[in-house]
Amino acid sequence: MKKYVEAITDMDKDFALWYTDIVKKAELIDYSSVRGCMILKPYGYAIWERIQKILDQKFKETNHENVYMPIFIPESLLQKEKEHVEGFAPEVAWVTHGGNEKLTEKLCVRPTSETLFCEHYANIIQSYRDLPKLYNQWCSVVRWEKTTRPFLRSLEFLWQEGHTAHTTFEEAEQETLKMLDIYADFCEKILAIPVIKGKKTENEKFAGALSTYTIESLMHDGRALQSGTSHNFGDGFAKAFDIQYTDKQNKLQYVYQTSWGISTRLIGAIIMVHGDNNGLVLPPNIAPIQIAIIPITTKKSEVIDAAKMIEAKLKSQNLRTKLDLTDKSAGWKFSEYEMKGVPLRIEIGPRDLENNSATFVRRDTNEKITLPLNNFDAKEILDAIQKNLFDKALAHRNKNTFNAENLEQLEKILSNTPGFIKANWCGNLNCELAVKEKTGATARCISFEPANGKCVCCGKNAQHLVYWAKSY
RNA sequence: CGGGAUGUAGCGUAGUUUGGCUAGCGCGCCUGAUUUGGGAUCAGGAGGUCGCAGGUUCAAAUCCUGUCAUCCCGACCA
Repeated sequence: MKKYVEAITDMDKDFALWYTDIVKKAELIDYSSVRGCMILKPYGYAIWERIQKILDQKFKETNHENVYMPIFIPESLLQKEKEHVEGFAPEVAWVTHGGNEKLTEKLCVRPTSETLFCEHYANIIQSYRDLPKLYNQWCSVVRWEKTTRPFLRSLEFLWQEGHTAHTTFEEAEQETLKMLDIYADFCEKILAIPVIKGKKTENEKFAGALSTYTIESLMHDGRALQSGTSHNFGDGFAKAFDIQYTDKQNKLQYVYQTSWGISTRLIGAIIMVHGDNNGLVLPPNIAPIQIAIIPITTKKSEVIDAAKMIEAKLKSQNLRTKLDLTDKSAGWKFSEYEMKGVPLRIEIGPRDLENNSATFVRRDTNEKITLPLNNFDAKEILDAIQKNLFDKALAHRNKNTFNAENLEQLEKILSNTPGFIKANWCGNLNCELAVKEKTGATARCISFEPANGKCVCCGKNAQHLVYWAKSY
């Protein structure tokens, strides 16, 4: 087998370079002339559209409604909640001029829309009958990051942010955890990425939140990626923005709020969890093209006809199929669709036709099998690929999840075999910071499992079991 | 934001040290022919503000200053 003309970097030798190679060569993005802003190309955007479509349906099923808020936030509005503004101030972009005139109040380009939703909720919520409000928004946000990386951290990125208001703390907490479950389920079932569900430490939680829940996934190189978050705000924002309603007893009450979001960062996760040295590998459930049909020759009409018949059959089963009739050589097409991560390839040529069969090649295993034209089940193969990708990712995570009793162990494990480290923690900020200082790992999340020993740092009785890792 | 590297056609690059005639090459692209089971062959053709701005010079891709972007390391970080 010849090498791709511009071979991608070996992922085990230099994962960072492999990653930046692959996002360009699989035609997901281009760089724009603005630092840290990426151009999502059609193929990259198609993956985002799949994510949108599937999640949006989930949101609708759980009674959420889509809305759209302005892109600009007046400075005074952003500043209403103290912790929130302190958390975001270092990375907001400001609009200071409109046309040629200087604005009397500068406008922030939304880094997140809590403040806008709060202002709106204050206007539209009067009675307990108005609650709950279950809103979601698909949009882009801007964060002026110092270091950027495609999909993982860009100045502007596409995301989804849900914002809800409830009558009680319990109901808000329930919503927060429900959305976390929807995210976790989506990652595992659709993206084939196993996740750890947990709670952020006080130090790592969202600015202005009472508690932040997270799903964390492990990349091929052993670093963790925060893949989705869900926040319970309690009534903190309600008090800052004066969001009150009259309850059944005719008393004024503050609402309890949540917010939750996932972003195009998930595409980065897909690449870093499933990709290999031949390029991208997409789980069938998310792949814009699930099956590529490659006629070995485009000159023989019987081959084309057979390819078109296969295409018609697959399309009738609602499988996302692409028949490539361009006059590029067959070998070129093989590599092209491999680089783009298409899960299944069907080759059909004169030799197949003689046997009334076609050749099926799996992207995940590179396994080639020959099946009769009148009796094959592509759906079954796709399901097997989906399952295999999840199993592989889970096996990788399990293999790279370790326990540590003390700092020395933690440090040693991280330097030899980076991954998740399960270790107990006393709950003290100083211990959390000491671990970061000494090992470079941060507390990714507090596990829902109980603590069962001594703090990995100070040796006192532990309060929490924490997943630690170096992260993106 | 600090340290380092890079920027020449769609992609990858030579040339920069030591300034010199029309900026070379490979891939890709277009046309035609022959091809097609893992990146075809031959022939012809198109494509360049040398990242951008300013300076030095008879002359700048090359030297100087500034600036923008990308990559790596660090710091920072929903």
